[in-house]
Amino acid sequence: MSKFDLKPIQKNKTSKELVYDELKSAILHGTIPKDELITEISLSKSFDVSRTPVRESLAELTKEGLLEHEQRKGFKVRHISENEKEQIIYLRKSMEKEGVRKLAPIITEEQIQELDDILSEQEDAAQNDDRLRNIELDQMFHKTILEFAEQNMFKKIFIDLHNLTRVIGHEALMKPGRMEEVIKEHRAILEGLQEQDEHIAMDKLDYHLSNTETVVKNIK
Amino acid sequence: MSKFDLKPIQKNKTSKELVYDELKSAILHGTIPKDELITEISLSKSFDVSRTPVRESLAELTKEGLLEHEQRKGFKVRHISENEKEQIIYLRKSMEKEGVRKLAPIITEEQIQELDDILSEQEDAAQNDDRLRNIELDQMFHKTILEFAEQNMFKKIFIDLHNLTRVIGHEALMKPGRMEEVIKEHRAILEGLQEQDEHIAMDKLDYHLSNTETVVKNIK
DNA sequence: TCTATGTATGATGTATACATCACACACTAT
DNA sequence: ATAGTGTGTGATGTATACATCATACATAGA
Repeated sequence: MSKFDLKPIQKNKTSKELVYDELKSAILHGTIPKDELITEISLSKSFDVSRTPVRESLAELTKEGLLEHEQRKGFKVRHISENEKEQIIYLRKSMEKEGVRKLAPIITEEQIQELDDILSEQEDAAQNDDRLRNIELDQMFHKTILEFAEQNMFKKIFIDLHNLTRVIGHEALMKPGRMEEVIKEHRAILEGLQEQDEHIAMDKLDYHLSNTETVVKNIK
Repeated sequence: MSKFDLKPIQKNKTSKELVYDELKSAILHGTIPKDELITEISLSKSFDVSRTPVRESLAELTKEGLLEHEQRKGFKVRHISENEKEQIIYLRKSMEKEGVRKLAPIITEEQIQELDDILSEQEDAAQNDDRLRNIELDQMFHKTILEFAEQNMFKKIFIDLHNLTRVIGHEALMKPGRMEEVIKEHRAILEGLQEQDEHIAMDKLDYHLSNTETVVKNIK
């Protein structure tokens, strides 16, 4: 079992957590067909729970921007416009550059090691052509930087933004060859941090996210 | 009745909307004592509704960051740390500067007029020493710019961030004299927009938010 | 006295019944 | 045939009963 499990093993999940986790996972993995209508009742039947926990999960995912609701119709996976994609990348650049700027001068050996470990795992995933895992580890890498930089408000917003782009689907986000590029770009950022040079780190981050933007925007 | 009503008159509010609106308003107006414990049951008694709509309102406000929850204890108005205050202002600067940068070259006469109207109302409010209304109009001014700039994702995040700072209380945010300053600073931003000079608009915005930051951070 | 355990209490989690309401579809009167 | 009306259906809104679970406090045994 990997050191970096995104979902901590959670025994005795509540029904709501179960529905929330499964549904979110389905959305992020692109399992749910675009335009498919979801209702409280349909889900409560699928999961064999009452409407209450389903209702709460739907509300939460809607608030996160992963679902959209149409009165008396139901819920759908949210569509992300080009304009929104631009705003997402802009915000990520803004927050994450500030993150590395803060972190570079004070990063510890341990923290460098942990980031390095994530990249190693990412290489494993790339070897196995595991796009899904690669995206999860991509999120983990960026998230961890913000965590080390003690920018937890940024971190929270980042996760939501990253998830929003994931709606697009992992096949599209991690096309052949992109996985390896991402890892290289991550390594470059990490090197900047390791040398405690915030300018390099920020530049490399900017470059990485510009590439991400290109990928994201080339998906209709 | 003013042209700029933040809450559109909403007849036939659902119970949830009623609880949500009232509770949110109480939080933003600083009516709820710090450290006061709120529970589903206590609120459902206060509002004479069942726990269900109360529960949903609490969940939503927690997700927005206005409340925090302690297992088996209850909900409290969220405390905002210094670090978080910095992140809030940083993000606002980042988003709003990008907003005026986008808007300046394409702003219309009508839009300038609408922003001007907001500032007039703000002057009225200042005359009447109405701090509460002033803060609402402050939010309205910034929000409208992002709306005109068609940066709706920024707008959504901005509103949450602005609300977060409001938890601090309107007396503190709009100390004597600050209301007039805010209006002047807003006018300066508007002038930059009017001249379609994005650099001036961005500078004035930066200045305004730096002052805001000083105010916010001088509150313990 | 100290520790362990029982138990009451308060809080949240969940199921379920019923209310409401928008919409689609059928039917009727013109 | 068409406009207007009735009605079923599906979806959400709300109340409420019951389950679960953490905690504090009391109490009994060592």
